[in-house]
Amino acid sequence: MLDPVSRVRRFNRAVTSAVGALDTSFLGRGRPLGAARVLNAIGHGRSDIGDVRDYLGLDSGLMSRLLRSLEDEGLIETHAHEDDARRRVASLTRAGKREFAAYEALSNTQAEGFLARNSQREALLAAMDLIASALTRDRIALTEMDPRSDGARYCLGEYYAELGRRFKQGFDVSLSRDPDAKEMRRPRGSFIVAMSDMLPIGCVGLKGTDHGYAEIKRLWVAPSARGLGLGKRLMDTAEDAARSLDIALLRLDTNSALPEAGQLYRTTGWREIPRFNDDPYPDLFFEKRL
Amino acid sequence: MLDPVSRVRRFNRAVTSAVGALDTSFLGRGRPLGAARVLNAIGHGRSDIGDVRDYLGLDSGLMSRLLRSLEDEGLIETHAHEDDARRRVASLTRAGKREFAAYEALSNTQAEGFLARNSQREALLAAMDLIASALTRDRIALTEMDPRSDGARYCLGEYYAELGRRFKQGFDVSLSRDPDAKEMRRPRGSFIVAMSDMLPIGCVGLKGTDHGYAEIKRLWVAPSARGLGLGKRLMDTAEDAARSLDIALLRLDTNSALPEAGQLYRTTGWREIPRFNDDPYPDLFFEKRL
DNA sequence: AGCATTGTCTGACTTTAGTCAGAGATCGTT
DNA sequence: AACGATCTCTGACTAAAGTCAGACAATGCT
Repeated sequence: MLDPVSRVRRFNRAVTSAVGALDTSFLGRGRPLGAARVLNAIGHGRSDIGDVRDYLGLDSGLMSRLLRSLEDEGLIETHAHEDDARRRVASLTRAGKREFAAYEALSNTQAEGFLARNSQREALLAAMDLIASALTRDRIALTEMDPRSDGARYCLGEYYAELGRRFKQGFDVSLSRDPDAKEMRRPRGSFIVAMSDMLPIGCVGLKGTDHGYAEIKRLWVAPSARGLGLGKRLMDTAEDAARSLDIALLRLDTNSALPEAGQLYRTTGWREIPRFNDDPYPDLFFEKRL
Repeated sequence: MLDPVSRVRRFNRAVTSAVGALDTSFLGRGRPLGAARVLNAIGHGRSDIGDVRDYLGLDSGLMSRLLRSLEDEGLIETHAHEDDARRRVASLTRAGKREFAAYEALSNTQAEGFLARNSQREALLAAMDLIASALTRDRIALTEMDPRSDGARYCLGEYYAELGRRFKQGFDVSLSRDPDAKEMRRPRGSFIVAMSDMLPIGCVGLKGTDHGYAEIKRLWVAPSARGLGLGKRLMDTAEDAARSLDIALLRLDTNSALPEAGQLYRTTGWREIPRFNDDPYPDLFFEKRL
């Protein structure tokens, strides 16, 4: 009754019925679930229908019929893909957008209701993030992004907030040499964000310099995503980016107040070197030749 | 992207696909999902078929056919209910038990796999308990039970263990005047257990005395179920039980090391009174007239 | 004893979901 | 230009799920 497996299974039962309830509320809009799912996938930006098919795991015949039924309802339109006329892309009509918004409202209301019914809001959200990250760990996508994009800015904000908590003396971004976003964009450098189902959960920056090396900066993994090996994946991806930019030498600085980071560097081919900058926060310096 | 509602929805998406994966693995046993669900419900002890029907939300016609198909497979047998021959009860045959065990093994393997894949085992389990309790909060059933039943004994065990942790000097049941189970059974008193999907998550005892009042004892709520107002529901139910037993005056003792409890009593019509027993543990005493 | 109610079952459907083969158009490659 | 590969679509299915009316037996209540 109390062993770990039973607890996981109790959780499964609880969420199964919650998920079922949302499906039922979707059914309330008078359309079979299959068609509703396709409409929502398109609404969420999956316009390429092959993409939708893969995402929902549908047979091509079934998919085609669902598209037809949505078209007959006047909710979507399909066009040939501009680069490849075999492929089709779908888009919502005005009525389709209204209908999609109605589904969104249902989902939002359900989520808000859940939050409103429960008092331990923050604890619940943290628990949900943790579980969602664990469940989607093998679907985490690392993508290069502009450091000024929403996803990147969110990660950086969380990163700075965490530094502030971890360092005894606090952390003030302006004191640190905040690398210009330009230096973390191709062709100078790169910025990589880990997205778990549209939520950014980690990042790393590769910052170009004029000193014959590039720097790894801003490695961060969301608390809810730790223990999944994401730090290593981010670093590997950053190194790949460096290689693709013909960068042969990497350096980074870190602080001994972040022991997990130091541990990661030491076990992945970095070697400690003497201080190479005068930034006040770091007290550990590493280098790696690619 | 980061607002609470989006986080809840991300969680929903993550668990939806996980739940779908379990369904698919169930399908692997060559039986439609509907029939598999009925078999599992019976295996889990829902023998009364009306009960199964309500639990799974099935139409009675559909239910009947699913039972027939399981009977044809030789997995279940049905009999008339012994008190009411209109109702039917189902039980697993030997082959049915084997098949049920196979489904159990699938579920267990899936749960174990999830735990094994992730390092933050305890954090995940705590998160799952929290979410499961929050999701099932309006399906928490408060039922009167014998204080010697499994569910009641489990709650009492957890209750004593928690007292031991909370009290500086520890807690030894034998030192406390442990009320005889008889005094917490009708017609003397009552014992109420809160069950969330077969897991006992709270209890309260109403103990009859010969002094013109009854006592509230052993109020306990599982850590994962706190913040749901369950303490109040348990107390309300105990008061209802008292009224149904024509008890007009209630007393209880508690300890100031349990501030949530004192807070609950004060805000629900209880008033503090002088010590009325010589039990060594309590240092706060309350009374309520019904 | 009579009558409404309850619980289950059967028959006769409809709707959804999913499968499979093949047609027709388009694309990339040679 | 020819060929095989790719993508979507249609037709022709099957299987699963769900709905509804009514039959039938047992029960509770007057």
